[in-house]
Amino acid sequence: MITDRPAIMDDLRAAELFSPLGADQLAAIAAIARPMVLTAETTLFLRGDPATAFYLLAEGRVKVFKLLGDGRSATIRHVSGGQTFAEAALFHGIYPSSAETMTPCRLYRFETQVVRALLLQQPELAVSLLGAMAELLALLNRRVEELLLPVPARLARYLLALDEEQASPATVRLPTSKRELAARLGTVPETLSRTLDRLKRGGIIRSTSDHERLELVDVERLRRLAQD
Amino acid sequence: MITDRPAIMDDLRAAELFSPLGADQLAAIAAIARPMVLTAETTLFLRGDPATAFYLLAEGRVKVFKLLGDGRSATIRHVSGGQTFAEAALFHGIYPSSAETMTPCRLYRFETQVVRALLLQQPELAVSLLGAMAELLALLNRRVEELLLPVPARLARYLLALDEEQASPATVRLPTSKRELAARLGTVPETLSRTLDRLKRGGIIRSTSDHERLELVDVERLRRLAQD
DNA sequence: CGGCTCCTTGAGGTTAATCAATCCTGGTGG
DNA sequence: CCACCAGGATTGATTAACCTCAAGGAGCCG
Repeated sequence: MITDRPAIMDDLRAAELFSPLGADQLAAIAAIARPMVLTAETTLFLRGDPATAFYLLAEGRVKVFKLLGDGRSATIRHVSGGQTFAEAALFHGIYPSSAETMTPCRLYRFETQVVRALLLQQPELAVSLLGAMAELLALLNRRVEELLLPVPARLARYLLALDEEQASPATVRLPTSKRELAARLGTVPETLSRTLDRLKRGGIIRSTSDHERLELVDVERLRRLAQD
Repeated sequence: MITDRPAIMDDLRAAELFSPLGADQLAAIAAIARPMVLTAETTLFLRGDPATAFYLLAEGRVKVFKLLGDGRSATIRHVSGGQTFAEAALFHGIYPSSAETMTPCRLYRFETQVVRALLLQQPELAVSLLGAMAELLALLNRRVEELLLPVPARLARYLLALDEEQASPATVRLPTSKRELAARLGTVPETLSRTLDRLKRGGIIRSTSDHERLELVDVERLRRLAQD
């Protein structure tokens, strides 16, 4: 539930993209940020829409995805708090993907016109943006590589990455529904279910007793699986 | 074997990241690029090292990886010619992964300090780079989307894209060997061969009499194929 | 000619999508 | 409190795609 409304400056400071900036620059950005609050399952933009803005997600979860011809959807990216998305809107006339909220969200909208002017005025901001885009680039590179691997390897990589970013030792909590995770891995729920089952039978992972999380029992074999 | 030494400008122009830039901007970048030639199995940097530079790989192959606790290594990314890596060094204090050459390599090193200074001095360059990265981002987005399609659709898209960028009307010249093309499409030569054959049998494409190029006979059906 | 590389062709096996049925599980109303 | 329902998750059977392995061509150069 989203009830409180933190100050814009706090949200900006908490954003990966803006945190290195000084107070005056933050203020300049705050001046052009347009706060929004959305309910879950709200479409932000569709692939092909004229790209008039990019977004900072302050709170909630957003899914960036492609709608395929047959109605399947392929998730490009899960955005969570403090991350920006659709930055490419700054230079493209058209959104290359669609985006919708998965949960109630609090976010900020940045009009491309206004931002461009600001970038030329404040080069430090442009440099920060470059860094953020480099990060995204690396992420997508990894994604492309992953899609060439068999499903078990993709799942293994996902679990290992999750384990690194979660503090718990060799124990992960899946942050999404199985359906969403399947889309994220470029597969279907049935295959994901079977693959998880195979990992469990193989003694590589195990459900915790409360069925809330997954224990990575044999990290070594999981790593080998992730290689191919 | 690395024998020749092409001009820096050619290497920069051939780089995915820099190719959209203008000549003067390329020159500014060339001025701060530090060329290097390395033998195979040379360590470029280790995870945790202070991030002092990022790199453009002109020729050869580089592996970006994480060293795991037990001495094993998990490859994050294989870098090949024309790609930059460790761009995140621009705004992170520390390398998040290690990197070493897999083959003899020719590459360019960019000191983060120097680059940052240059970008701050020339905001237009920073904005141009942002544009180039946005372009790359869109490209990778498309790549991810494509990999979820069946091989014939990927091939169809490739042919259509090629036709658009080549002047000839509904006739394309494959710019690479079949082997390379197969890799580019995320498949193997055998499947590519069979798929091309099927398109020919279906009357969708045809080899020119000199076997040098492909004629796109039925562009309409090719487009439908590309959808899924 | 032999040896080489690249491409093609063929047979067989594996992976993963599809279609359909069943099983949970949490929520709802009787 | 319980029967029932709806959605997600699982399981099973089938099918299609595509990779692998192996065996030919076809051009090319010594």
